[in-house]
Amino acid sequence: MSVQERKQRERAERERLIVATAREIAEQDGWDAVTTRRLADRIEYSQPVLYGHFRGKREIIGAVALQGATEMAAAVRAATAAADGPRARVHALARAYLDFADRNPAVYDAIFQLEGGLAYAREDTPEPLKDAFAALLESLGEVAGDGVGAGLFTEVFWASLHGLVTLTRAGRLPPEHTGARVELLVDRLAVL
Amino acid sequence: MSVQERKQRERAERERLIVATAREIAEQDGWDAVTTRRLADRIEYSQPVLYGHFRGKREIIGAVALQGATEMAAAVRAATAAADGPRARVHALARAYLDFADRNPAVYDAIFQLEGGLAYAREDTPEPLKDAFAALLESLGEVAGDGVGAGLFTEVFWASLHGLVTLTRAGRLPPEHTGARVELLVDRLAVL
DNA sequence: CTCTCTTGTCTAGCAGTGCTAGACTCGTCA
DNA sequence: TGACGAGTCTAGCACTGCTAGACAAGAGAG
Repeated sequence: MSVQERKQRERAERERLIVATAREIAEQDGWDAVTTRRLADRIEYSQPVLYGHFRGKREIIGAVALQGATEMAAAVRAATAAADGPRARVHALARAYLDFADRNPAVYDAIFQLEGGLAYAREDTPEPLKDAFAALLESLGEVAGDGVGAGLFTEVFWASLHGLVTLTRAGRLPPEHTGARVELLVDRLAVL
Repeated sequence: MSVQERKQRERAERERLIVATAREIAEQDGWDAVTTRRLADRIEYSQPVLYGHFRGKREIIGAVALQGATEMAAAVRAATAAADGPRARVHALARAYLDFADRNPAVYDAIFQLEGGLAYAREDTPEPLKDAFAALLESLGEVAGDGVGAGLFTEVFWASLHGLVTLTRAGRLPPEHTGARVELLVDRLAVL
């Protein structure tokens, strides 16, 4: 029994190592640099070991996405909890969101852009993803305004933030006026 | 003289063929399916011929992006020209934008997501890209509201639309309520 | 304590990728 | 008609994700 338990522990530990290493490489040199060979090299195992834990590269991206979603939810909640009043909360949320994207570009991509084999916006959506959306909804729901559903409003606000993030990082928008853009977004979208 | 001219004509014709074929494959099976081998096969030339026209795959994506930007600007202008009043124009613009993205997903990606080796938001930005932004600005500038620059407002509105497009297409947002989301966006952002 | 058998890991390889060096062919011009 | 140069191709490099099959090490049975 104990032998099996030890093996399970080691296996789980190695899985964490794979995910952490993939994230590390991606954050350092981009997801294109996360090749199965390089990843295997770094964890000091051969390639096939990766496939004993994940079906393929996609699932590894998915695992990073789940981990990231949890962190993002926590970051957003921490920021909004420290703010007084709806307006300050929405501001704090927006800044926390952009900040997270800025500090963890690869993780952000894993969550919102890349194909990680995860189900989104459905019943069988993994809990971390649901919770990340919930974290946004908690603060945004209270400024949706009359006759507008909290869910719908959250989706729109979120999409706007996401647009700013992606266009800026893809070089389509100059990063200079991000602050002013967020300001405008909050002022116009949120009903206070 | 005439011989050289003919060669130049043939060369330009082939370049058009490359771009059109790349776009075709991308629109049919996604950009990942646009491999230099497949592309070369389709145009009935060998791979190296592609490199006589473009530095690499990136530049081909860039060429498709430029072509697409021109079309998009035209689509937006056609839609807004047919609308009466600022509010109707903004609505028409938003719908035209989403419609273009929906009908030409691969081209949309080439313009706004993929690395095509193009300069954005700078002096040396290719004319088609500048003009696409200008097409947005023409209609959006008039609803920016007091004290808000037309450029800034256009950027924010555009980013919001872009967020909706990308999140929806990446499966992060269910496509059902797109109409309501756009409605909300226009109502809140535009000052009428 | 030895033997078997499962479990886990590795080596080596497949089919595909973007891109390029060097051979070769063909049309153009003297 | 012959030489030259432009244009094109074949073949190959180093890389990708992924996997079959060989192999070794460790657990459990006798």
